[in-house]
Amino acid sequence: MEANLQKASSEELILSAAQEVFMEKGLAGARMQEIADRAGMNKALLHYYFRSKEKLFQVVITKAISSLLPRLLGVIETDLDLFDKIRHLTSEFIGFLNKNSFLPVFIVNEINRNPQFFFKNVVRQEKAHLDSFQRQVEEAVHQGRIRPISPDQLFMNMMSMVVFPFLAKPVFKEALGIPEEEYQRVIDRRRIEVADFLIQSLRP
Amino acid sequence: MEANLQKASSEELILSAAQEVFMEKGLAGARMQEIADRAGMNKALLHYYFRSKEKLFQVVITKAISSLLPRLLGVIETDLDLFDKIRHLTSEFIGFLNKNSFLPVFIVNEINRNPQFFFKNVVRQEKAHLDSFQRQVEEAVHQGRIRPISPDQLFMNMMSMVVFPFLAKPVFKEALGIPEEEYQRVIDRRRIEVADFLIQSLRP
DNA sequence: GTCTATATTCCGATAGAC
DNA sequence: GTCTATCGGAATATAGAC
Repeated sequence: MEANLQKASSEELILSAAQEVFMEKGLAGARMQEIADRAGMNKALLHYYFRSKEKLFQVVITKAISSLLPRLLGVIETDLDLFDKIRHLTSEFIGFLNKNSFLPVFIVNEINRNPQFFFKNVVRQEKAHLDSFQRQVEEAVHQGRIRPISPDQLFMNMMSMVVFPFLAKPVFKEALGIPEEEYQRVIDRRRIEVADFLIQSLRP
Repeated sequence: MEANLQKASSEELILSAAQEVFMEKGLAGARMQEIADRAGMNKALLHYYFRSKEKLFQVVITKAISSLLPRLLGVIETDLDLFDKIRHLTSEFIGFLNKNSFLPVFIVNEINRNPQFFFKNVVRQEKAHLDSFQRQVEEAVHQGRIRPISPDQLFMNMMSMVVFPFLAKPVFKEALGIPEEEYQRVIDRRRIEVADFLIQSLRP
């Protein structure tokens, strides 16, 4: 309560500046000097708070991932009907990414550079939640409510349609020949359209 | 003919080593020393052939993109039926990426770091081909052969489902709890399943 | 905790012999 | 064309005053 009213501490300033720079430039491309500048303080302070660039990066990326994951799992573990769950998941997720549109590039990039890191710190215990989604799909198939489909493939399709437009934004914008604001609108329409597209495909 | 029998020239050795390293580490993360090592020669030679790291990178990325694009546009400009075109496109594309699975991460990454570069060198004149695909979709909607859908959204969905599983491979592997070879099989099944999924969704 | 100044490491690039 | 040796700059990291 009280803490929220204080202006941000140096540590917080560094972290948010670091997140910006790392997301734009990646680990190797980021400069401690630039982070310091954006945080409005001296380079040496970064080392005072976080020993090294590597350590700072680790903190930033861990925070980024844990801002993303719980949000999804929260929706997955509700006891909604399959179609409603799909609608909530896609809409929530796209809405969130729209406010953090650098996150996907950042995560994809670093996850591919250093795969083992993530699965030490994140994921792992979250797999159970995913399994429950898979079972829900299988059940719906069994009841004939949706056409036969592999839960894995459905999951991949859903995630792909949600995340990829953020990764490929510059390409799509150019390919479709539309400016920034228009692309924003196209993306925003996807909060509904992706779920529609999925559900249409699932008709028996 | 004859040239193919020669062993690779230094220039070719550098280029293929450079592609490897740039794809794994990105522009900023790559080291000229490592490229030289993998090419089995001295660092100074890289500068002899390609003045600078930047120049070398430019050659590599231009080659990479032009290995990808014509393949897609070739399929788009055939006069196949819409569904057949979708089947060909997805299958071709996934098959190609399966043999160049680092390419998507590389391109997404660098395209976001430096968007303007690409649209100077690539794309641009290719937009016409895409427009013809868009028109074909609109026509099919008009004829009632498929349900009403925005061509843009369909195009994004198709590309997303094709490319994203390569970008998110480490995550999907972990999330689905399957080993490398199994993931290969899942991807390979997608050469058919993605088209099926799309076409199912398009039913009127 | 925060700064200035400096040490240290790393890496792209060049010079010059062969 | 290819190598060894080295330069010069940039960036991370530390020392030490305040």
